[in-house]
Amino acid sequence: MVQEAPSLKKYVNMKCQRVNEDESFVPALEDEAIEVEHLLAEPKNDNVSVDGVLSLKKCLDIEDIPGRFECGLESHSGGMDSNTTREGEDELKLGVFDGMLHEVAEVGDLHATNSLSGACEDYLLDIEFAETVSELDNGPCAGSHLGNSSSESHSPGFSGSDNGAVGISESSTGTIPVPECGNNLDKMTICTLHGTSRSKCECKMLVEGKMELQGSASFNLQNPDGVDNVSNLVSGIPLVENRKDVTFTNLQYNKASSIGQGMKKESFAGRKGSRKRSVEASDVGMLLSEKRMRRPTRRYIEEFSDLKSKSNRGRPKNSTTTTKNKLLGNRHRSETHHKGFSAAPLVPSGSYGRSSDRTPFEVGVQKGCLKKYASISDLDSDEESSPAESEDDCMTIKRPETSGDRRKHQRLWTLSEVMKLVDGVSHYGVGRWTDIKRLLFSSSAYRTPVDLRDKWRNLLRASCAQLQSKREVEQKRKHAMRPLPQTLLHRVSELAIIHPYPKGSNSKLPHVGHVTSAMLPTTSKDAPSSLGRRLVPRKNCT
DNA sequence: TTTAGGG
DNA sequence: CCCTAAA
Repeated sequence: MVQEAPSLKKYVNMKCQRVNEDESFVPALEDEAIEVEHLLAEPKNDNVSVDGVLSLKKCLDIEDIPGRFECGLESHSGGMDSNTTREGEDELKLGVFDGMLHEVAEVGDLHATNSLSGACEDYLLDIEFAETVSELDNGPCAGSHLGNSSSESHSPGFSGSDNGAVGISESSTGTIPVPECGNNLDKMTICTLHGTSRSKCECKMLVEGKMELQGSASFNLQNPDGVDNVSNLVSGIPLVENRKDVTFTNLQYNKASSIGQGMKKESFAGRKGSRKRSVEASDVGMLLSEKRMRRPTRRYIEEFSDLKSKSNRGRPKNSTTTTKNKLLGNRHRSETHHKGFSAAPLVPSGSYGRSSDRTPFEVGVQKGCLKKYASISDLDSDEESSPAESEDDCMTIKRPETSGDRRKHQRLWTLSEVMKLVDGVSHYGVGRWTDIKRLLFSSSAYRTPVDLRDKWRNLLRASCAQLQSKREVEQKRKHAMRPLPQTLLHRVSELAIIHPYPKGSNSKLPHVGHVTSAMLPTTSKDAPSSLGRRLVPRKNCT
């Protein structure tokens, strides 16, 4: 494996390295190298650009898969049956690919048009992918069996693929990469290919690609064990566009209960019927955008996304988007939304538990459907992955229109967030919200400096209250309120003392005194380079 | 543009 | 959370 690396590196820098890390994949790369060579050595007319993209993709795919599947493994150490496995495989890949597709497709298009096939592209793609992957991880991973299956799938695919890959490469550029990596790649590649090709208006490519695909697919599939899948793949092949959608569907199904191929096929068929092939690029674009929303989203797009979602899947929603223009217009901090869920429902059930608490304010009222769902992920991922998690969106879904709530976008503060905030305050001092935001909350777009400040204010209040009437409040807190750990409150109080909140918050100092001294004796006001507590070392800057 | 304060 | 005013 290692030996392969250097050669690969010549052609593809970044990729190769990463790939190498995953040992299992390395062997497969050999093929890639060859392909790449081809590409580089003999640039083809239009194809060149496509090829480049594809090849890149290949690399990327490989990278992605491992990461993903790790995640999957974590979540599900448990076993899968052979059936599920196969399914999972597909799903997994599909899911991944889906995610990647949008990214890739877009990029691909660009590249294609530009007809660049240089290293630059690679890097770009890489980056994008990385992002994508990270996002994807949260989603699909949760779901599933996928993890295990993936591992299985890889080995077989690779072993067998060598010959095929090379041969194919010459015949049709687009398809080349497919065979090697296996099913996953297939799909990916295909989709990508189509995307690019479409954009370029190359009909030829499509056809060829499909052909190739089938071949490759069957090939790969054989290895693992599932002949069944082959049929699926093949059937699915013709309509790549639809595929993406289908994929999701399948995924969901799978998750719920590893429903077999039957479902898949059905879904395929259904989609097929409903959608026309002719739709082509535009259609794809739609799809892509739909999923793609995930990433760029964040705040400003909420409305758009909603609209889109509506149009795309006809999801009913009473919208009157116009109603609160003011509110909406002002600060949209929205994140992802329904889409995220639909696509890859992370935690379907109870995770919301925490959400109900706080600010009885408007919530209490039923007007409310007011859904502020707590971020699901925070429960589990909280402590550590907080940045990532938050970034990805712990989705806070709010029922839009529920008449007049003022706080349109309410996102519950997770414990980790609060802790981060506290840390931030301890490090940077109170009032430097932007800094804190930048450094600690860079990942979570929805928390603005103002939010941080507000939260801090609330924390201060909370701590204060707690101190004043400890036991009572404590109990109350336990039951009704969100479980704000005392330690945290204590910290807040310490900090409050250390750097009092601007205005007259001094009031609380007296009470807190003892606690503070115990907790945090030293640390000068502004300069506390390190409180030593758990600090979030992670990504400092965007 | 960021912070502070009030709603 | 939102909004506004001040720095």
